Formats: sequence, C-alpha cells, structure tokens
Amino acid sequence: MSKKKLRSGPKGLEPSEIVKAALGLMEEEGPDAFSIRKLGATFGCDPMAVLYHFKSKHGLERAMADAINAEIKPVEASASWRDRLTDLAFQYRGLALRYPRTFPLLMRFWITGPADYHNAEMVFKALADAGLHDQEVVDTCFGLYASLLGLAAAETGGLLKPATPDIIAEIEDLPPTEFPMMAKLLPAFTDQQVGRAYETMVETILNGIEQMLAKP
Amino acid sequence: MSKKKLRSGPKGLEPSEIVKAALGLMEEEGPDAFSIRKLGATFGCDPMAVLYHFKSKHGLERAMADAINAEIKPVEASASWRDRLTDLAFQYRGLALRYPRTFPLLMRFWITGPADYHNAEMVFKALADAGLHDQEVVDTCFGLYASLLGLAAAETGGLLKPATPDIIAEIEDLPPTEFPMMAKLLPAFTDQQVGRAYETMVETILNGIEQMLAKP
DNA sequence: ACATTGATTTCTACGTCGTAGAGTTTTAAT
DNA sequence: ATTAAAACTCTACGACGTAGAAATCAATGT
Repeated sequence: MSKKKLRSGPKGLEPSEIVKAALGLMEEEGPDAFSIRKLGATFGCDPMAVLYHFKSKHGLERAMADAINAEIKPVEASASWRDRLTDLAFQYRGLALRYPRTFPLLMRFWITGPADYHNAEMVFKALADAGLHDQEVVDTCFGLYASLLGLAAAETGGLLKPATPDIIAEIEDLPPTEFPMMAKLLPAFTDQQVGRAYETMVETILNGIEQMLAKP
Repeated sequence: MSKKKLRSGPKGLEPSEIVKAALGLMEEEGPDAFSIRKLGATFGCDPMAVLYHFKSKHGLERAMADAINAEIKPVEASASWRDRLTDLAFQYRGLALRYPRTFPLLMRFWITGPADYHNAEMVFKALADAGLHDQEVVDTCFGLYASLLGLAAAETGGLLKPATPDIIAEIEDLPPTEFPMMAKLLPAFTDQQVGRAYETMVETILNGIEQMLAKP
C-alpha cells in the first residue's frame, strides 16, 4: 500500500504528469522532433493513452501552453502599476528562458485557458490604476501582451542576443555606402548584453503608457 | 518560340515561382496541412524537385519567410522618424493580414535574409534621427522589431480582434468578485475595433521612444 | 554531328508520424 | 456477482520528409 490512488484507471495516469513529461521532452528534442510516440516511450505508456486524455496532439500542446502560462505568479498588489507591469514582463522573459522551445506555443494559441484570465485581470488593474480609461485599458492590455510575447520569443529565438561571429562577418561584408548605419553601429552589435534590449524595450513601452496620460 | 528560356533545366523551374506557389498553398491549407507533396502536386512537379532547390522543408520555409519580408517597401526617406516608423509598423500589419498563415514563419527565423538588412538599416536611421545614441538604437531597433512582429502576429491570431460571442460568454461566467476588472471592462471588449489596438500600441511605443530623449 | 559533363528532375523506398477504430483491462456502482 | 463506464492498449492506415539511385536535359568542346 505504498502508493496512494490518485486516479481511477489501470495505470493511474495523471494528465498533469503527462504534461510535465511533455514539457521535458519538448525542451530536450525541440518542436520538430517532439512526438506523441516518443512521449509515450519516455513516459512509459501507450501513445494512444496520451491522446485519450488530450484528444489530439493539438490538445496536448494547448495544455502545455497553459501549463507554462500558469507558472506566472501574481505580482505584489501593493506595488506601483509600473512595478507590477515590469514584474510581469520579466516573468514572461523568465518563462521564455526556462522553456525556450515550448514558449512559442503561447503565440500559437494566444489565449490558453483560465491562467490567462488571472494575468489579464492583473494587467487591467495596473493600467486602470495608471489612469487609462476603459477602452485604452483593453487596447493597451492586449497590445502589451502581444508585444511582451514577441519580445520574449525573440530573446530565445536569438534576435536579442549578442551577435554571433558569423553574423558579424555577414554585416561586415555589406557595402558600407548602402548600409552606413550598419557599419557605424557594428561595435554596438558586439556590445549587446543579455537582457538589456528586453529591459530597454519594456521601459520604453511603460514610458509610452505614462505618456498617454498627458495627452487627450 | 512562345516562351523564353528562363532556366536551364528540363522543366525550367524557377525557385521564385515555387515559393509563390508555396505561399498560396500555405494560405489555403494552413501550416499543419501544408506539405511538400501537396506543393508538388499543385505546382506540377515531383516533390523532390522542390527539395532539390531548397535542400529541405526548413529551407523552403525560410525562403517563404524571406519572400514576404521582401514585400516591405522602403519608407519615404524625407518623412519624420515617427512617420517612418509608423509606416513600417503598418506595413508589417498589412503583411500579417495578407499572409495570416505564413506570417508566423517570421518568428521562427527572425532574421531571414538580405531583405531584413534593408529594413534594419531603415529603422536604425529613424532611431538615430530621433536622437538616440548608438547602444539605444541597437537595443530599441531589435526590441521594436520583436514587438511589432508579436503585435502583427497577435492580430492574425485573433487576440486583437473583437471578442467572439463564446469568449464573451466565458468572461460573463467568471466570478465577478474574483475578476472585477473583467466584469467592468466587458462592454469595452465588445467595442473592440479592428486595428485600433494595434494603432494604440504602436503610438504607445513611439511615445516611449520620444520619452527616452528627455531622460538621462 | 556526337560525346561529355554537369545541372536539373524524377523514381523508389524507408522510417516516422498522428490517429481512427476495435479490443482489453480496471474501477465503481448496483 | 453483474454491469456500466472509464482508462488504457493494439492494430492498421494514409500521409509525411527525405536519402539515394536513376533518368533527363542543356551547354560545351570536338
């Protein structure tokens, strides 16, 4: 009697355990090599058992997206609206760094499940506290969310990382008369620091929100 | 002698023609049903002929991403930096609306090819004209690019569109004590207008950039 | 005119994939 | 003990990406 009966099936498979294993496999193998069959093999069950719980691969991926989204923790309610949004922004960045190969799923589904509503509520509150009126709150909330996901995905996609040597070489080969800015900014490329572009952009966006209050 | 000899192969397959057909098929079928075999069938050649020109499905997708990216037109150089960036932002939105099912490829590759360097040069120039110094230009350029792609992708993904009836119903079912903002903003949800969230967010970001100049 | 060579296109075959459908095992309720 | 439902497995099918060999064609030199 060493194991408690969690589920009422022959093998007691927990959907949440399957999702956990799926996240691990996705991060190990990447989105192309990830398959239900491999998941079954590593998890120790028939591939069709997975489909029984999630209907389809699509359904499993939705559950995976919702699972990582649910790792976003509520922000400190007493903090300023700016600090709250900054906190959220960096939580998404952390999520992307922790699950680089699963994170893009969030942009396949955009709205994954109940976890999203809590985050939305939090952002709504922050923007309202900032002083935006209703329609601005809604527009800005969705816009901010989309921008943050784009930023975080870019970070794991390599866009915001310091340029690699071969990219540098490629830029050096560009004709300087046609690409004067590229040539001028080349040193700044190599000086890219991890996370600074993300931070800069988040602050830029928050500054923009602050600025909205001054205008009509 | 009615057809000019463009290529020197048995069938004279033009890679650019293949890409064009691929874009059409992707928009018709969606990313899941898109396949090299179907492309061969609709294009009238053996599937392996496609792979000969693009090495792999991955390579073809890269070429497709680069092809739509190349549709971005140079902005009016005499316009203000703000107008130039606004122009670019709405060009990306147009691209996403025109190729809703291909657009996400841009976030799989982020940097697709030579077309990207021209766009980057343009953004560098605009940000430098705005008065940012070198490192800010680089950080903001990449950040802006990532944000815009996220925004545009969200638009085709349905996040920025007016809420559908079933989403509305889902929100109405949320406990109002736990989701006060959701309840309060529900009317604003139904009032979502196409493109306004995108516009609002772009202006917010540009305001933020403007604001950077006033600070240290 | 013909042979040669290299670029292009096709053919065949292999292993993998998602999943429908039928069957089996286990649990829970009567 | 019987039954019904839930959980899980087995088998099989069509579609997929693509490696490798073979075929076809254009260009060139002779």
